[in-house]
Amino acid sequence: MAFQLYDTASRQIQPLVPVQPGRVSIYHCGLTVQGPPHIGHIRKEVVFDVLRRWLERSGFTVTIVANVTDIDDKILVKGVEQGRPWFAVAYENERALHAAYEVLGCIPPTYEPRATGVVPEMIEMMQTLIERGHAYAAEDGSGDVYFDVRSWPSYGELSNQRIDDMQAAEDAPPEGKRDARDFALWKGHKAGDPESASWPTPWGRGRPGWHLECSAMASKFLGEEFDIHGGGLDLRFPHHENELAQSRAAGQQFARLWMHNAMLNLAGSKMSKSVGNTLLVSEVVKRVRPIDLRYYLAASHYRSIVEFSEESLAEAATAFQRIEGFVRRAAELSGPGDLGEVSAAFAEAMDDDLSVPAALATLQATIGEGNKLLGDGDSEALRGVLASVRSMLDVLGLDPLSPTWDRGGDDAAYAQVIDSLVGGLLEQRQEARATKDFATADRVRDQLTAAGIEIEDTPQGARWSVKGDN
RNA sequence: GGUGGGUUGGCCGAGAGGCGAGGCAACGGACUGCAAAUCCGUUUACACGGGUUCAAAUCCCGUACCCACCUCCA
Repeated sequence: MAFQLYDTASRQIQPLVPVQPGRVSIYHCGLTVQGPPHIGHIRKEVVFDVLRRWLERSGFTVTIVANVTDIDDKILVKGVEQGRPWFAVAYENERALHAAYEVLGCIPPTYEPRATGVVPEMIEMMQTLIERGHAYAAEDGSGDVYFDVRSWPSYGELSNQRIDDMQAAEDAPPEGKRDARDFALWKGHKAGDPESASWPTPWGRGRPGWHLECSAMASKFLGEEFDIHGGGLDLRFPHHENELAQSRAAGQQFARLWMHNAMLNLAGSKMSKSVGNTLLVSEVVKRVRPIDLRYYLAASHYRSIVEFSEESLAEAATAFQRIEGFVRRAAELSGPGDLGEVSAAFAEAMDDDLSVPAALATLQATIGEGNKLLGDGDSEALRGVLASVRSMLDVLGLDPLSPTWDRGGDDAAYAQVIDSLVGGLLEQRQEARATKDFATADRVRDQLTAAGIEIEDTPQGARWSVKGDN
């Protein structure tokens, strides 16, 4: 089966037919950097990271562009609140986003342009839209530039809405709009806004509206037609609808497929800064291992809502640790080896709209086989199974042996010291067991357990691990 | 009011006309000095009411509830 994906625009599963054979171009909406990322934001990064890894594994050369929208109303407000330049706020949060990518093992995008870096391209695009009769400078002299939705008959095609059915935005001031649904391509400079947040245009000084930056970046970095446009489902309207309208109205083909990931809910509603029910990535990884968090985010289907709970997160960690336990024990017996081939069932599941849950079911079956070989001590056959398991995990960004998860610093040195100390105790325990002095043997084990170290007896002798860490 | 998605066993989570995905938990067995880990086995399902069909969790109609979007949002 060739790779196919649920396309939001046609509301159907569609085959991926790349513009250029062998290459896949993907644009997905990054963040408006008004705050540090929460785990809902990073769910989206994990989803697109898995997509990228799978396409690359399938032999495609993938170019992936994600924007950083580094100017908007809220960033300006925060700058004022915090008594520092708006760009300091944006930059700090951009760095927090990068830290979150890294801690969860997401490969950075190929290019990650900033909205403020494509202002000339946005101006050109507005000129094109005005020439073609799809945009206009506000008649009130505000310097705003609007897209004229009534001039574009297919407006609403992405979210399957008709303009006349749309609820008129309550908070939309009439301003200089011809229609209440017209959206701002560009916002004229207002008294009180910092000078640094404005750029010269043929219509006066001003700053980008939301939406236009993505159209400008997508065509600049991927061309006028590209393969997949993605983002969170909450961006489908108005953001993606507006991007599609302005790019098509400017004469571009734009995205072939639209891929939207479902939300991560907390306490019944979408995790969102405005609701205040957020869990920051930087906080969660203090109490949950990043690889366990990644498994939690990656394990459910990308189009299913994930209802966050501590219980389901803990359960995901347990499930992953079973997988990881196999990998570590197998690697101890037969060596880590190299990545192998994924199973045919795994490939079929991933090709079918990125069906990670089905892919994980086949992975579990492979691990079951591997555990039997481990019990038999068949290190030769085990090597092949381990290579396959690691390769499947690698597609999900979850190979426990990947250097991604090495926690640098002094860890390696400490591990040697601990191994030597624990090794001595295990020898004592083994001597006691040999003379059937089980009271002493158990006392040693209890002592280690109390220190957070788990002991497993295997045919190759005792192995130890830090609790919850395999 | 409009648009899209959902409701599956104690829990998480797939599937989309016939064959009980998978995981976690529980219980039984094997292994073990005892454990742990692992393996084998067992148990509990498709929101509700109609309909179509030889056959429905799956298709159709209706009802209830939930989520998202229509306003800043991954």
